[in-house]
Amino acid sequence: MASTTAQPTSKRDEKQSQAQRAAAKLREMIIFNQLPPGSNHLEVELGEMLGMSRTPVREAAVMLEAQGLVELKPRRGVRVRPILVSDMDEIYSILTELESLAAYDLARSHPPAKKLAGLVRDIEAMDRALEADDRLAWAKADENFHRSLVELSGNRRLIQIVSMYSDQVHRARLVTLFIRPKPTQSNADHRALVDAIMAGDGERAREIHRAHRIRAKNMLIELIKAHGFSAV
Amino acid sequence: MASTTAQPTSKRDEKQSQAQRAAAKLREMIIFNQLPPGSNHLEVELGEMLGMSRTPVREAAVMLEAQGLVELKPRRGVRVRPILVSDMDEIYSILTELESLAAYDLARSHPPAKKLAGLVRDIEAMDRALEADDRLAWAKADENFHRSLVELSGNRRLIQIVSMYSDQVHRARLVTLFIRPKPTQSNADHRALVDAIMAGDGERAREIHRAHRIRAKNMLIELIKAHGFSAV
DNA sequence: ACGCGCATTTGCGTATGCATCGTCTTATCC
DNA sequence: GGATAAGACGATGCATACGCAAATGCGCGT
Repeated sequence: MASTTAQPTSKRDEKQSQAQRAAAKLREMIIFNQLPPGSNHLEVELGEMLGMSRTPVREAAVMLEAQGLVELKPRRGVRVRPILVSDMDEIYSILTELESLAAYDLARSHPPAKKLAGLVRDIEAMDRALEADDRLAWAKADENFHRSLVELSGNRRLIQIVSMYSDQVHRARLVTLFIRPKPTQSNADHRALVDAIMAGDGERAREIHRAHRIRAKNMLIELIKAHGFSAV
Repeated sequence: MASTTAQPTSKRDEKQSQAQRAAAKLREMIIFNQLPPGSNHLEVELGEMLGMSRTPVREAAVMLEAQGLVELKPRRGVRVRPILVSDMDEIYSILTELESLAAYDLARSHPPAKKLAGLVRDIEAMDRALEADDRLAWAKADENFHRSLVELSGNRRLIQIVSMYSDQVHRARLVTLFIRPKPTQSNADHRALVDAIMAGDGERAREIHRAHRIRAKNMLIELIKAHGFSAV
């Protein structure tokens, strides 16, 4: 049998445990839709796929279950959790509040313009992407913007939960990206938000972002419903 | 050696896995301060204590790590995470927003008075506890009130995160319960909140609860600082 | 006496074996 | 023919085994 360390495991695996590598790989495959929602996977199969035994796979599965990406059904394998419309409702409600909190805190901290340079760059990237009608580029910049916003708040737990829930709805965003209307309003919102933050106006930043998120949420949910997706 | 099922494991263990039992037991010991913050515990020791092998203990540890109660330090055992003042700041900021969201959603759903009966009972219990100066009873009712509020929102994920963070600060509440001023303002807040919810006024409910939480947060943090606790 | 390096110890990460429990299939009975 | 029960198969949950790597302690050298 292949000993633990004998296998170069394809590429350089840095210095993390098998379990962490498994979790990272599985997460990636789930949020990029390579393990389809609703699918079941036996621990041994996943282990073979990842070139390891059941133990680290199982540990990874437990972690991903805590993050809400999968559920462990005894004797049915690891099931990739589908996201229902009701789930999106829950998640976006929460993300709305948490990101708005980040915006508020960030504004109240009166950050130097330098700290916000990344946000501004993301907005510019979105502008360019919109002009070129490059939705993938827009999505990437938008994702960056939202992530940076939360990271700039400095609240570690906020960063963690937001990224957890962002993962959960990632697939849904992939699906809607190309059927949604051109996100022009979005950019106006983003600029207004950065303005409010620069002005140190926490309340305004919060309200702008909340409105932004609520609009996006309603749009996405209507879109999903209209296209008859019940789960993604 | 004792076979897996031979031991009645002290009491009726219903029908859950060893790992779940371990997680539940460890969680309880942590939040009630029986495993002191900062303490390290080897997996084997915990296993012996719980009457099981390392495997389910480890699985439980992974779950509790995801919930932020412990951290797995290689070769140092499972470490119970202390809560610093900065952690309380983070957590209470998040709880404030999430509970306020719950209040908002609940109000907007125009619940029948019947659904709110539990909240009212909790308030009355707090009143009685205040009169009798029974802080433990007050804390219990207060905890109930806040939990019910979130549960009534119906947002599953909201319930989950809030309870996760409530666990993390549970120890701190135990510590401050007896050194804080008598929580008289609290009850006025609670009543005003229920009023707003009954009136279906989401915005008002949110703002009342937010203000309530922010006051409580500042009080607790000042208290902790004043008493020179740096961690609990 | 103090510091550095090596050897030993020890705890974890992973693999593997086993028994249990659930599921699916098949055969029998109504 | 359909439904139900019994049995076989199979995956999990857990215990145990093993090897590596970090931490500790001791000895030696200065």
